[in-house]
Amino acid sequence: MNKRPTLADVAARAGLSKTAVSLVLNDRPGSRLSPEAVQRIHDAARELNYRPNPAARSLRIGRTNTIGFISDEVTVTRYASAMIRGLLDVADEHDHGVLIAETGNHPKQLAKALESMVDRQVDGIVFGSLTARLLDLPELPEHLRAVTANATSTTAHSAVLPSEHEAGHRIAQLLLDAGHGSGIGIIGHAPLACSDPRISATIGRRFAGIRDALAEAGAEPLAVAEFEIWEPWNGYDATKEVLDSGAPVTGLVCLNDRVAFGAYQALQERGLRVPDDVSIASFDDDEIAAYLRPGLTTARLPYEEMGRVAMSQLLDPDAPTGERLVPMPVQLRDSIAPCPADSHGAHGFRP
Amino acid sequence: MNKRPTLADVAARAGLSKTAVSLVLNDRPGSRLSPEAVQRIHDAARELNYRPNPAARSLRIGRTNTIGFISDEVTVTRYASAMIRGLLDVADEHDHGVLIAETGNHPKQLAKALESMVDRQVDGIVFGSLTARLLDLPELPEHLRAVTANATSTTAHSAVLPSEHEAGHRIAQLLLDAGHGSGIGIIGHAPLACSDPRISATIGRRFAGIRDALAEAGAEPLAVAEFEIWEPWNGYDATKEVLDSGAPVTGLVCLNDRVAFGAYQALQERGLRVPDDVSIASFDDDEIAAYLRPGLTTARLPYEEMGRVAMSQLLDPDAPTGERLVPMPVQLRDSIAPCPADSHGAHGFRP
DNA sequence: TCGATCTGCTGAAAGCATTTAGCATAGTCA
DNA sequence: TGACTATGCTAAATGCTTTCAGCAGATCGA
Repeated sequence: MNKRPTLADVAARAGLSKTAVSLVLNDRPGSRLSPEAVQRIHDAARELNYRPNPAARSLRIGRTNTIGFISDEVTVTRYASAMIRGLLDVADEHDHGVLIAETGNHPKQLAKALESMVDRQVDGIVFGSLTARLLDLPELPEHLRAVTANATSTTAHSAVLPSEHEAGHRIAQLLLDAGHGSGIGIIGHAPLACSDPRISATIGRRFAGIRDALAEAGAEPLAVAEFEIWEPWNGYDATKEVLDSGAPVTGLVCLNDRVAFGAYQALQERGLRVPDDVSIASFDDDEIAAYLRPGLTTARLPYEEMGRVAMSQLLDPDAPTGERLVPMPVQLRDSIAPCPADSHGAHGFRP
Repeated sequence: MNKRPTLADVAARAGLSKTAVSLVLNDRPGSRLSPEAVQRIHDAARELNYRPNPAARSLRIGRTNTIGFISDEVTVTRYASAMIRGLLDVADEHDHGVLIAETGNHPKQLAKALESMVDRQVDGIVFGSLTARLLDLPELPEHLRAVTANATSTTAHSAVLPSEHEAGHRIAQLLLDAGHGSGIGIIGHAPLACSDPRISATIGRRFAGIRDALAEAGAEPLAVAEFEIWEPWNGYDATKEVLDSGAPVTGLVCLNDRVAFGAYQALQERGLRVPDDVSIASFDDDEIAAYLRPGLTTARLPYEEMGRVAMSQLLDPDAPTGERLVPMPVQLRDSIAPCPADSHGAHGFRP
């Protein structure tokens, strides 16, 4: 019965033309309507609770006030979905909606998602990725603005990435400041990932940041455990190997929190305590970082902020474009302690 | 230059009317066009790569092939965002798009999100929740179909919930089967949450399932630690209290994985080993359940499946409506062992 | 042979907001 | 006074698809 009021209804109620109503409600600059007319129109619109039909508007003006978000997988860590929150926040501020699609890393799915977005005439697309890497995107239609979030690509206009070099530097500096300069181990260097941007566009920078901080302090890592897949069990194994090697480590830089979790387990089995015997710092600020005992000091991957920045680049006409680096804030917890005086070789590395 | 082809372009190329093209491409039953005409139209559409303009179509038929997803917070656990994947999967199968909005639990945000969805003329709405609870939803427009996922409400047409009673029963049964009948402790009973559906609509069922399994086996819990907020530190404290009380527990049912994580930490500090000294089972299948050593046996909250079911209820004309219970599959890992023969009071409860 | 029915197809309206072009009226300047 | 501009407002076209109503011509039944 009661269908939505249209522009014509408002016009009828205000006793003016549709043109007048449209001009007033969109407050077009050139229009010169009397203050009374403007008032009547606003009143009528409010009384009828008029809201423009977006389909009709899109049809006319060719824009939809909708942004598409296409990501590989949002479901793998909770922080990746924080990216959605960042996107939504900014989109909401600009009165835009967000349409989502997931590709599960299949190029065919990507093409399909993209086609669906183009069909639906979104005004722009954010391509998100769980891990910061080079995405192979198909050619985009001329007019469509695109930004990658936590990713780069050859075709998108702008890219938003975490500031990994800085984060690596700061995390290493924390251990150096605590006096661990001569006892630092690195758990999780990944040469393959460093060299292939399709695996990671930023891990190399993270590692370089760590190296640079050490080099500036005149230090060198005592041990570097290399492995490509950063899960707790790998961190566990690698940490055991480092301890078994006899290297007198007092501080570990773990390349992510899951690896650090494995390191905690390995240290515990060896009877070493965090941070009294060994300090640990890490990256990601995953869920578990706060759950560990003691809490893990880690540099956060700023998914939410990357989402915000990416969406701003699409919607904010004067947002800077190109590659944007978003800082990775360090979450200070309790996993770093000053290096014990007798750090060199004092505690047992054997079972 | 090259704008999208329209229906008129296809009609011109096929040498037929727009009406004919529309009828053929939507294969309307009543239309009786010659096979040649049908072929010519299909050819023309393919050659021009014609895709209908969704705005024009929505304007005409009043539907948008779009479903809205409004949730309180998708960003808190990774599994909650699995719900999005389930939704997207099914929506995709039905060629529908998904618009998302988040409310952060503010009623004002909820009203705004809902208004935005209604404005955009979505065909239906899924209201998702991180925790299974009663949502206070505003009155919905007559024609708008709505389903709650991992939630209930007084206004939505259908609700999808995890099958908590069954899960509680099965988890308890696992410990009973391993012979822990006389040594079971429950960590995390939450009377407040059980009684207030706005906090939880299902925790009561979970607990009832546990109780029922014990009762059927003629057992009673040796200890029940009550606390409302299920974080690792609370599980840690509660487990210590239970151990300190002297109750000879050999099996713990933790009410979620984070609590179980705290229990692991407490047991470890007391020198008790999982599962040799104490078996543990839990709920959620959170990220950490697989990371713990030994792996935690737990009943998964089926977020993805709930998303699938919820979207099916909206899009599938013959999906059953009303309250749908989705099974919670048990992830068997290594945290349960047969009860040691000397289970009663044999291991130390003191520091 | 005439009317009815079927076949194959089309014109035009409808759905709603935006925008161009332009119409009266009143005021301004020379 | 006459030409011109400014003011306040509107009719009609436009964007693209769907759909109602209906038109010729062929076929059929009586």
